[in-house]
Amino acid sequence: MPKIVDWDAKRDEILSATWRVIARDGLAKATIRSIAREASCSRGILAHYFDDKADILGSALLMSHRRVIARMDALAARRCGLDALRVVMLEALPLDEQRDLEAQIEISFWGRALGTPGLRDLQHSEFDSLCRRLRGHLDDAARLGELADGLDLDFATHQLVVLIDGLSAERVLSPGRVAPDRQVGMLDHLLDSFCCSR
Amino acid sequence: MPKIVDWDAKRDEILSATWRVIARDGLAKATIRSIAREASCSRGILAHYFDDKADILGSALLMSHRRVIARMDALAARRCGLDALRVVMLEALPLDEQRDLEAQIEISFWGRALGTPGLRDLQHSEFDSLCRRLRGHLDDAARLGELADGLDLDFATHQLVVLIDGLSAERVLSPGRVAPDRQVGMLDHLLDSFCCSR
Amino acid sequence: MPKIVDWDAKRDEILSATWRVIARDGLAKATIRSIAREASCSRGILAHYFDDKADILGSALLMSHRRVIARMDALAARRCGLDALRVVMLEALPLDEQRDLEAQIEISFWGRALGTPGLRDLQHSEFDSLCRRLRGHLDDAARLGELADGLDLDFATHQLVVLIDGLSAERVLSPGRVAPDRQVGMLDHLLDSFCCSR
Amino acid sequence: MPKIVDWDAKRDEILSATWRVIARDGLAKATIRSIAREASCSRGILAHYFDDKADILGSALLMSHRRVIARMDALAARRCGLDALRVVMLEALPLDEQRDLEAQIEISFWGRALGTPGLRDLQHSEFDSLCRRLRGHLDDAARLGELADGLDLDFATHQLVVLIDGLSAERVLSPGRVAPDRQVGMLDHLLDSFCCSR
DNA sequence: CATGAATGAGTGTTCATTCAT
DNA sequence: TATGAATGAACACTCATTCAT
Repeated sequence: MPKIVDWDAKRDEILSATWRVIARDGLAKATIRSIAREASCSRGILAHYFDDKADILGSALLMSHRRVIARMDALAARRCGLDALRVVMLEALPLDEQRDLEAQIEISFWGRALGTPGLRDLQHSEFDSLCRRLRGHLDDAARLGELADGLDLDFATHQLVVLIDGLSAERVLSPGRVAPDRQVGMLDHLLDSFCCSR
Repeated sequence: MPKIVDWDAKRDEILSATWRVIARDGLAKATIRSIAREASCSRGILAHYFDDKADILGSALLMSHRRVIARMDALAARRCGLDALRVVMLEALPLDEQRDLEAQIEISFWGRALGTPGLRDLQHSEFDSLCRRLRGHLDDAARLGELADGLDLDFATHQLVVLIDGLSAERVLSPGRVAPDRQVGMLDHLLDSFCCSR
Repeated sequence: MPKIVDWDAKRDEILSATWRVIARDGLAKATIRSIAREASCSRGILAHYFDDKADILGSALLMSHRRVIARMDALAARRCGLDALRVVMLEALPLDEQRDLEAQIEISFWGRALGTPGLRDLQHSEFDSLCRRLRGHLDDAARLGELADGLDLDFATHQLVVLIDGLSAERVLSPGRVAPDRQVGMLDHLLDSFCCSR
Repeated sequence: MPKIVDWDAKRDEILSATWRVIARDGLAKATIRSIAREASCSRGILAHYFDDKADILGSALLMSHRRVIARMDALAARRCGLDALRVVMLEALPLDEQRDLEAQIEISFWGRALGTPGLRDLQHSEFDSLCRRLRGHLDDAARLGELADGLDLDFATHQLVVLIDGLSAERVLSPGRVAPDRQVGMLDHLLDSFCCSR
């Protein structure tokens, strides 16, 4: 048991090093060597904790997602309806350094996924999971009567997802152009358009 | 007299081959070798027409942009205001196979740009250029009185860009989820929100 | 425990292989591949022990110098004055197969150094070191009263160096023309000219 | 006939460009491309005037030698004995920029010759020719009674050659250390040692 | 005569992976 | 469990050469 803890801790340590390398040098420079150097361990040790390089990179992406999801769960726990949806969306947007980093990693993997079936599948299922969560909150809001009559929930979910991806991409590629309050402004603008009063 | 070769045609041929490789296998697999194989020429010939690999990839990206811009110019020539804006936006969205390909290439380069300053600069300037074009059409529409009073044109421009990037990303990563009419629906929804009546 | 390897021994082994290639085929043919083949190891292993090719070649040159210097130190230890100078000079001349090899390597690097600043600096410092050593022995001889009054020690040092370089070059380029006893004859002729009686 | 003149002129022009490249960047960087660029002509043209790269480099070396020999012939024409020998030797030493350049080229080829039999043979014959010339002047001087009785002419010739090679090497590798008057001083010191009075 | 397109071998280097210790 | 030596393939790039025009 204690062994397991150490094992997971070591894995997380390696994956964090992987993050730092990707964010600093790009995914193309994230080699086994550079990751081992960043994690201050030998190259061989990586083979103990991971099957191969694809496993490391995929696990790094999953770890990033799990962290986001954990934060979403924590924040949405005591909220419901649009309120919950809003905090979840705020957690999905690159509003601080930590989430900038996550967005960088995410977008780095987008291009890689195009030529890597395994990675592509992984991204699909992760993406579905996010969509279902957002849709769930929208359903909840509809039940609470917070949404305008006749609002197309599929369409609205799609709008949320497109907002996340679009803002993440722009924030990563042109950080200066997408200040946090602009992101929040866009989110609130969209959420307002969902509400009854409009 | 030396053999006369249509330099630009040969360059375009190689760049098209580069596109096909990127779209099929991903940017990471777009090596000099695979590009030469796809273009059915020797590896050395690529050095005749391009400085190095970065030149090939950067030129491929620029060629993609130039084609999009040319189509936009042709379509917007006889239109003005929101009408022009709409056809330009339609040209920027991945609505058919050709534009799916362009979106794939674009997004493949996003991740690469993070670790490649030269590519990043190139993308910045291209991105600025698109923003200015969209803003120009919005200004035009405002002059024509097509827009709602008090509409924040900066914000609106930003919404358009985020829509393009978000839809492109989602289309590339999950083609089945983003049918063309859904894209057009989102675009028109946004353009409607710009208009006076709303 | 990892496989324990005598790092220095392996390096020396590779450098010796480098020597053999340079002496047999010339510096231009001393490629990573030919060196690896001569050392009976893979190309990749060279990257373990050396930074790059320049590091290999530079280290090979330094190793050659260090061996000569070690022999000089050993021989000059119990001698002084002209006696020490003579054994040191004899060690610097290509009088046997081993020193022929050293001279070949040295002269191969001369041409290369002209277009390689790093190599040039290395040669300069090595050259200075030899000059200082020769001058030190001359000073010693002067203190012992072995030298002619009014002998210009700078000039004499220079004569010694020119003799070494000239004989080395000729020996390498036309081995048959410069038999060992001819070299010793020239050295003794020069040393005689330093002595009081003349 | 006039064609021939142009042909030789073009060859000389290319060879001069070759010199400049070797002197500036080193023999290793003297590629067909860089030579063509320096001579401001296409790469193909080099194949018209020369068989291949080895022919260009070999011809460049020969041209250098021919120029030196032409100068020696001109200067020695009206002189004899030690006087002629001295001007010939002065022409062989790197006493000005032009001859520095010649020495650089010469020494660049030394290393290359070790692994290139054809070049080696060429250097041998050129070297023999220089030795015979020097020996001829010594014979002449002996006939004139300018030399010390019992002077070993073989040995003396050798001393002259070693002086040229040693000074050339040192001048090229450490230009600052070998000022022209030091070279002349060494030459005169050696010639003095040949004379009767000593 | 001269051009430059085209080729393919060869370069140094980086990399993921395997394996004996 | 952990190390790092070792491998060989793949990489971008340079080069000398050939040949049709």
